[in-house]
Amino acid sequence: MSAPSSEIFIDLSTAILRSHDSCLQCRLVGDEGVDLHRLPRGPFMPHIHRTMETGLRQWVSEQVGVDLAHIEQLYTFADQGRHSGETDRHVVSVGYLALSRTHDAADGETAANNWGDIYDYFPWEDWRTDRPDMLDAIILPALDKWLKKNPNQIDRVRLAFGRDGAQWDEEFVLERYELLYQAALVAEAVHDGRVTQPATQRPLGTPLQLDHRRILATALGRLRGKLKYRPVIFDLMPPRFTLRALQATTELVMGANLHKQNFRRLVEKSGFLEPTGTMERARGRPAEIFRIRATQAAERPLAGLRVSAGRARPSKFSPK
Amino acid sequence: MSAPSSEIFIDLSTAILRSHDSCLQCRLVGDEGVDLHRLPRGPFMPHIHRTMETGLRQWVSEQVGVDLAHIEQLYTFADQGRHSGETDRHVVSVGYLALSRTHDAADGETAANNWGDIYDYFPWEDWRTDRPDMLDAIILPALDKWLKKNPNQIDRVRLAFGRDGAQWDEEFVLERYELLYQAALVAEAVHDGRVTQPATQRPLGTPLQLDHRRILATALGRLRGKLKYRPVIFDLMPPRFTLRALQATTELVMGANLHKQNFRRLVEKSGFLEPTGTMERARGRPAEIFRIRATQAAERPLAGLRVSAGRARPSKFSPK
DNA sequence: TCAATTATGCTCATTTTGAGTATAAATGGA
DNA sequence: TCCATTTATACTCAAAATGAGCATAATTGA
Repeated sequence: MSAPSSEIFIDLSTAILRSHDSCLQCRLVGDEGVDLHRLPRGPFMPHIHRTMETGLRQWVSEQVGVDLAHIEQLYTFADQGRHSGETDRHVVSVGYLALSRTHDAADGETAANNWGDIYDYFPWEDWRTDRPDMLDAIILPALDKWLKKNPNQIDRVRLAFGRDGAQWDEEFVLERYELLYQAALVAEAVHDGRVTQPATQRPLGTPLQLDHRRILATALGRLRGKLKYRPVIFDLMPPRFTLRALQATTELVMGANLHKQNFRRLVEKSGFLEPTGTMERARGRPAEIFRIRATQAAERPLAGLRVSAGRARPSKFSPK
Repeated sequence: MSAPSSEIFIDLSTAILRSHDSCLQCRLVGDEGVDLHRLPRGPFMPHIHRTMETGLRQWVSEQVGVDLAHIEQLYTFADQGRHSGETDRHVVSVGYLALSRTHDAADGETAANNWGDIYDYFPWEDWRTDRPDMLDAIILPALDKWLKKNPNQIDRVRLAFGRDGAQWDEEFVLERYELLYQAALVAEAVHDGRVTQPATQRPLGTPLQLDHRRILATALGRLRGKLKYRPVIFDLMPPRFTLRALQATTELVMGANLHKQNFRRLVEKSGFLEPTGTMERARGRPAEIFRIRATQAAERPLAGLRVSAGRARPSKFSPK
């Protein structure tokens, strides 16, 4: 208990998500002279910041000026080598997830300093139209090749990517990203000096600075899981919205399509919403506009929506 | 981004749980000359420890010598004032949950340095025999008194303690502990100098050093939640066990009793277990002994047990 | 006016869940 | 030996939840 402890810096990074323009968006910052984007971040300064959340709020408001509806600590990463360039200092990175209802342009927004579609970073996670082609065309074959050199990893691949009878679990976003990182299929593996060459012609998805894509993966996985047992989805919604809009946002987060009538039944039963009496008129039949009922009145105040994408669809790869 | 950052120490503390002697036990360490126990802990030393988990494993093996079946990061706490005595240094505390199958005495075990019953620290969390009397006799009246001075906290109390029609949610262990801390009903509030006197004659539960009871509360809450969707319960079990033993362990963790026949149905359906063919003979009819099936074979490899304590029981306090 | 579009209402078979009852297989004392 | 006691296991049954779909309503735009 007496070994010398070198100076440690704590870095607070926040994945701020919102639902906008039919996309699940993440707020990104572009630094001058750096091609990769990053999350809003800054050091934790203990004599200035009473808690880490205080610090995080300061950096977010200084760098991107976005209102946050929900904040949640995700994970503390401390492994060296994932903070490329910073070899002399010991950086511990605390990742946060924040949800925002903001829909108008915020302080720091410019062309390079803006919101990005989260599925640009994780294209294999978006199953809304269908099982992404890249899974069978690129990812699984490349992982198979990698497994030849790392046969002990087969179970991880099986569980993360739903192979050999295992189901695709939409919550395993981080597990999938970490496998792709280790197999050198994402650009960060090269940045961090794990390998000199990516394992495929074209690395998968858009990379971010440092370990920020890992934090973003953690954020998406956590949000997908939390949706099912806590009413966080409403922190992505404006004050009033139609059921269709709520469903679209849920589908964005889950990366999967839901059955419309059953979703309506689920939400109505939950008691979270109350009708406003007004209607939204668009293409077809007008839709009722709802608002969130005051928590006091809700029966099961903290249940989630238990959304489900329906019975398991067989993968082309699985042996039926 | 240029303000000076003072030296920060990262403390790794681990709540190691096991199921033993019909108790959910936590491994505790007694320091000489200190009356309060603590969790195994030590500083994170970045040039020695490649990751925080490496460091944690070192401290655990040095201080208590217990085999760990599962390790999981819980939360990183950085608020000042919860690390009493350490006012000059900035200590950030990273809490971990570990599960152990160890049943024989480990290295460091002495009379004062041993396993403790987790419900000694959270007596209000154990609903196995019944709703704990102390809730209606002590806790809720004391919180009511505290609410008079802090009326804006009423919703937190309502949700955490299941009042006014809200249900008791067994996962909110941390939320309840934090409320009791803020209301000065636990001894740590006095230690940390928040108040000079506890708000009740006798502070609730057994206190621990520093913020270790908070970490323990986080651990219990997380474990209770995780049980429902990941098969972590098996990491508390020996290699072979009866369904009754599995149920008893689950009940220990959940702090609630389960319906025996339905629990059996649930476990059988899950496909996690396979019979060994041998029987355990004790009081009544012999029970079949099971073992955990290799993950490969399990159908839903990562589902949990979705245990439920049955339909909501009304509290004496709730207005029906 | 009609095709297209979207929202909403409703049905129906299955599955899951909560709560029992019934039966089986052991022990230990009278 | 017999029987009360104990524990495990099997099975039933109603209620609720779930997955899937059909049917109808209320719009817009051509």
